[in-house]
Amino acid sequence: MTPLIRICDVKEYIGETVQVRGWLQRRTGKGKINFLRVRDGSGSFQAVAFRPTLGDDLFAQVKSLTTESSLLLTGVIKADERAPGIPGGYEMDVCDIEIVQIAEPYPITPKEHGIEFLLDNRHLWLRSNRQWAIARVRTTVIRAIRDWLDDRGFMNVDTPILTPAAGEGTTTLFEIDYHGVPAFLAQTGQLYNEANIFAFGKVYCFGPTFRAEKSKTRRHLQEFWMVEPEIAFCKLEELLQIEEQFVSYVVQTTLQKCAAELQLLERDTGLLQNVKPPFPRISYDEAVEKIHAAVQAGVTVPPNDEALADIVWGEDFGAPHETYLASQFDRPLFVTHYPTVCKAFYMEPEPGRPEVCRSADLLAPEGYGEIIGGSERMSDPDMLLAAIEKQKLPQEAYHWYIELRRYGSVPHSGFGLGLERTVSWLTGISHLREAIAFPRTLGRLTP
RNA sequence: UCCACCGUAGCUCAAUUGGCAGAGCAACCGGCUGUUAACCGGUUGGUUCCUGGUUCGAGUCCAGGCGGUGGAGCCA
Repeated sequence: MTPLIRICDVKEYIGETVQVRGWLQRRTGKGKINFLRVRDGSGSFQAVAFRPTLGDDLFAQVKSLTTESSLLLTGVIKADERAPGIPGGYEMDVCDIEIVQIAEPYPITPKEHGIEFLLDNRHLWLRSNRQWAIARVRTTVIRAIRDWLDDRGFMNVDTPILTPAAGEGTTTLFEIDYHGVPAFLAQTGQLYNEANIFAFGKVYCFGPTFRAEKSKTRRHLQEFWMVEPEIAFCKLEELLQIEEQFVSYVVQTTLQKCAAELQLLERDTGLLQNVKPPFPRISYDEAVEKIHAAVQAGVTVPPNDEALADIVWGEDFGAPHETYLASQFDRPLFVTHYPTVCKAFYMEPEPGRPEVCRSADLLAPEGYGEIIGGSERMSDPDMLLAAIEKQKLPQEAYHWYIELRRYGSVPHSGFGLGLERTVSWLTGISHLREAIAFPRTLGRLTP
């Protein structure tokens, strides 16, 4: 019986007759010989169809194959430096071929395509090498995230997607009809995580979150995935140590397991090699000073090389500010102690400085922006109630959340890491819509 | 919500001052034993986003609309 193999394992079968099932990516021919670039999901290789070997009938069938035709190939594996593929350098001398389907003319060609066309054809675009590599990095990142948390006693407790009230009260939510009652798609699982830590100590949720913001930038999706760890008995300083260990593990694991994918994506991994603890930490105050100095010096910021705008203390950073700050360091940068006014209501104020809170954002290098937002949470019930009243949030909706602080309240902290932003950074892609199989962007719900 | 740009063959684009609707690729037919986006010869392929206007004549100019892309704000 001829063994069925996956193309990623091809090097283990040199000299053997094997079978491969897959799709034809590209066919080139030269008289009596045809080169079939075939992929099977695990990788791609070149199958060589030679007329004297196959006979006239089979060879005629090979010549009828169109791009994306599905087929079963039987042949002998051999090493050949000229053979392209993932991994390259191996090819099959085809001795038999069974056509499953001749594909209709395939819309995506090796030529360039515009982004509108590619997004309209996302269901087909996913088959391309580049999208394959990005998706492989994504699944590796997800696995690394779960491994690191699971191995350190974090319990995975998922939080509801259908929720009755705003998580943070600021950003726009998708409203749905919950049997006649208004409900919202979750923009965070954090508040529920805070309930869960009192039962389980260290938890995380990992799922899709939804933001109905009218954001049309390369850093925004309407639906994106976020992992949110939350830790009891944890203050800000300890949180930052957890974050830098966590992010470093994810980055180094991806570098190790996805070397071929990153090479295919032409990612310069030099900067990623640096991503090891400790990460630099600066306060919001220091960040504002750096920005003032940069504005004085006339600094411009990629990608458009526009002059950096000045900032007034108390304002949140714009994307160019984050890009500038992160560019001053060789690894991800913590910016801590943001003004209370530009952060969510539940963050613990800094003792003696109530105008700033015990928050920390992690800014990725190379302009990829904020990949983590985290903070120490307010642990005093009365202080929390006052914060909710001050922001004029509906008190009743937060009744249970406040109550958590009445039964054995402890200092606790947590953060949320945006999956697509992390994958974008690691793969070096310019727009995070390619970091998810079916992106939901403003004005695009299909396919 | 605001600002900018774009819409011509299946795809990527061109079309001079407003004057015959074009090319490359894809598809189809033929040729070639080492192709890497092969190459060579041939064939096919159009609601120029929509509606209205100006004009002898509109892909081109004007008005309105629709769709898309990029960015700002906000955020991960």
